[in-house]
Amino acid sequence: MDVVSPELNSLLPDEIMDTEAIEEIPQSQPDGTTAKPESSGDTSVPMETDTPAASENLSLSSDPSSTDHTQALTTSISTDSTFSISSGSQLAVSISSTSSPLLTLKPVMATSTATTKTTDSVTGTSVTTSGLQKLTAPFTISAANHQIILNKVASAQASEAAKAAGTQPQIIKQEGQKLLVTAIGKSGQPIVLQLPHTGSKPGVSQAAGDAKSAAPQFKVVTIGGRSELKPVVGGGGNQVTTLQAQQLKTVQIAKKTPTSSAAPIKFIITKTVNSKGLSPQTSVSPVIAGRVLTQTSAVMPTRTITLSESHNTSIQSIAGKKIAISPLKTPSKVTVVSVASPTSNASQKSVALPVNVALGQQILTVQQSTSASPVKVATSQTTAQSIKPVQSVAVGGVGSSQFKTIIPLATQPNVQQIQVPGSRFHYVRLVTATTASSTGQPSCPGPSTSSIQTAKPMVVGAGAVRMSVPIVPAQTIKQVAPKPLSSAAVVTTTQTQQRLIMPATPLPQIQPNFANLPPGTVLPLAPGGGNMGYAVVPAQYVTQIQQSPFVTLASSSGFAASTGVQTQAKLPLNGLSSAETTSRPRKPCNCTKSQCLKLYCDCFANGEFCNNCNCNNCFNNLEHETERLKAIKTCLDRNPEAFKPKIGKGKEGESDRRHSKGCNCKRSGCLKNYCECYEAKIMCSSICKCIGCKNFEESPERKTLMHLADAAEVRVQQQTAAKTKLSSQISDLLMRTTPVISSGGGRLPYTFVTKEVLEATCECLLEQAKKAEQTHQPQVEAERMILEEFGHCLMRIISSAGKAKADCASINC
DNA sequence: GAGTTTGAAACT
DNA sequence: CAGTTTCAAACTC
Repeated sequence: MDVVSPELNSLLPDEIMDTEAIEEIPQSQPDGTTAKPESSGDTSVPMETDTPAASENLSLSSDPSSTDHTQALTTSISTDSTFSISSGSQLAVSISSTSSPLLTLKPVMATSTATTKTTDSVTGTSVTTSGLQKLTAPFTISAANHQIILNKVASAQASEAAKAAGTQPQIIKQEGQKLLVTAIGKSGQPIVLQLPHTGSKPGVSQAAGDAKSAAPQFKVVTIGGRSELKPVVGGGGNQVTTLQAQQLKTVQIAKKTPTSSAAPIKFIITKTVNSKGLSPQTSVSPVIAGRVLTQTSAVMPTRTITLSESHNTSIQSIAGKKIAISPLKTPSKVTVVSVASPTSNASQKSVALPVNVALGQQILTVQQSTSASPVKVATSQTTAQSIKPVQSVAVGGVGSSQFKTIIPLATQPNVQQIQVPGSRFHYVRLVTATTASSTGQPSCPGPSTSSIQTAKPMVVGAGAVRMSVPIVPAQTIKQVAPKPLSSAAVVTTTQTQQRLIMPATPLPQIQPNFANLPPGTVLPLAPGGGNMGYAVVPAQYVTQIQQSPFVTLASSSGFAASTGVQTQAKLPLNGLSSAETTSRPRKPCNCTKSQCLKLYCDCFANGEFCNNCNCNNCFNNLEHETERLKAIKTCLDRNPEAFKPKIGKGKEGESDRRHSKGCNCKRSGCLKNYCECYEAKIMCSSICKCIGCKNFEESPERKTLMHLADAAEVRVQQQTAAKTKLSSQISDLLMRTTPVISSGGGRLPYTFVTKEVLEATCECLLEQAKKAEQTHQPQVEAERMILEEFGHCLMRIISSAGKAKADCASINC
């Protein structure tokens, strides 16, 4: 089944993949690991390859038949990843179609044997599919292991069959730094999310430049699966051991097989290179429809993924054809949005499996619902439901990169892949097929009904990063949803109640390469792809939209409603002003003549919609979507790299970041923010054409500036800390002194500091100052005298207060 | 806050 | 591709 049109498919992989780290992979690896692409004839869709030890993968896939197929096929290794997992604990989350939708936390100590089969010699933890399938709990989290396994169990038979077939765990964890989510869908393939060790630091979304940070980690989230998929990951076991290295470099190679009319198959081979000399690992993942997004990054700071249980339900409603996209510039944000297809079989029932992963500010939301699915899910709340689609999400990350989200707008295909490449945007691909019943129904956590209660977003909290995996039947959602939203896809973050509603309407015929697409771009439906369309959604957009609890975008008919995104984003939300609810990572633009549709505009250049900007005649919004798309196309025509990050990640890590084009400074010496290199805090390189450059390593001017900047920063921090401390002390003092008199406690009444007392104190201090002046004391001595006098005054006040208190107590006042 | 400087983007 | 113009941010006063 084709999820994406060949055209789109042909575009995606190359664009998305990080070409910097691409390298052809030998079929046999030094460590003995062999990665082979499936035969070209095989239409199986490899979701993601998961490889190396240090990497963290999350793959979700539903594969009806393939219990025996490894679904984590994509191998990407990045030292920096969106998901960071600290060390080796794993959470196993299993979703069982047969069981109730409720998520349960359950420690899982399964030992792995899967095809992907990695055994972590160090952690010794691995997940086996077969074992997971037997889990009755739909969602299992093993706190002890820090591993989450999402496993959908179709039936005991399936499990058995899979077992007999020698099915492997679809996820393999290594070193506990890996997050893997296997295909959700059919034959009970588990989703494994590996969580960071408890010892890890929470909330670690560190800047790209943080090479010193703890172990770099690689995380891949794969959602999707297909029965045809076959395991690509190289031979078992050896991968894990090598992954111990903290810094890994990922090399990915994508091969395009000739696209067949039906489903082009693409092979992506990723090779992991251990910067520390560890044995590289290679994996090959065939991808159907050639849609593979991979992100590779060099050294990446460790990030922690926290999973916590939340009762908030995140629901995605899909009704529209149009998706509004808005960007977020801040790195490390992942948004996965699945859009249900309006074309649903009425008789069929849908199941929504939203998965939210929040990393600090990053949120990954995956909702999966299907119209026709081979697997039936029996839940207490809902009738038999079938889960059809397999979605894979791969998330890899670069510290400074952004996430771009690609959202399939319609659902024909069962299998979808989502990957987050390491470049500036994170690409997330989701395809969800839902029945009509599930469309347009955002759910509010508040009005939860029994059905909603059944759907529990699972959030395992271990720090700043949170991952929630709510599982809700689509019908349930519908029942709960207070307001139906038509023609809109809603992305909801579980805990924050933030929602992203994306219209799913196909846009004007601009179909640029995905890689070059600026955020907020809605791609037209793929020819022959049914309703399938893609929206490239930069993570920031989610943030922007999430500012509003309910943002409704235009329906398929037009953009009229879409304007609400910006408008509502500025409106007070929940009684809070936009400023209060908005965390704005970037500066507002001040464009006056460009209509914010040229690269002069930072917002536009970053693929963001203008929001809370000071621009005039702004067209960089949904209201002018057509113009915006034209402008984007124009820019891309002029420069296909226009929307790519200018600062590429270095091949060896953050320290090697450099400007993609180099600067052309002539007068600033490259030591002012006019210089893009200096502004990005990187050195000028050989590709710069600057004149009189002083922005190089040994430049004394640069060092001086850096020192000054550091000193200023330290000063600011100190001042801030001092203010905070003082404020805290004052409030603490007030708290302690306030109630005393009436309560008869042991504290002194602040009421003794009356106006008169203050005046008298000031008089004393002034007198002391005069005295010092008259005696020609140096300033330091004068200050000392004044302070001493102040101390005396305080002592007298305290003494008087204490005395008064004693008197008061004696008379029972 | 107004005016100037600067360099990227856009244009020719 | 080079030169010029436009533009908005950075900077100065």
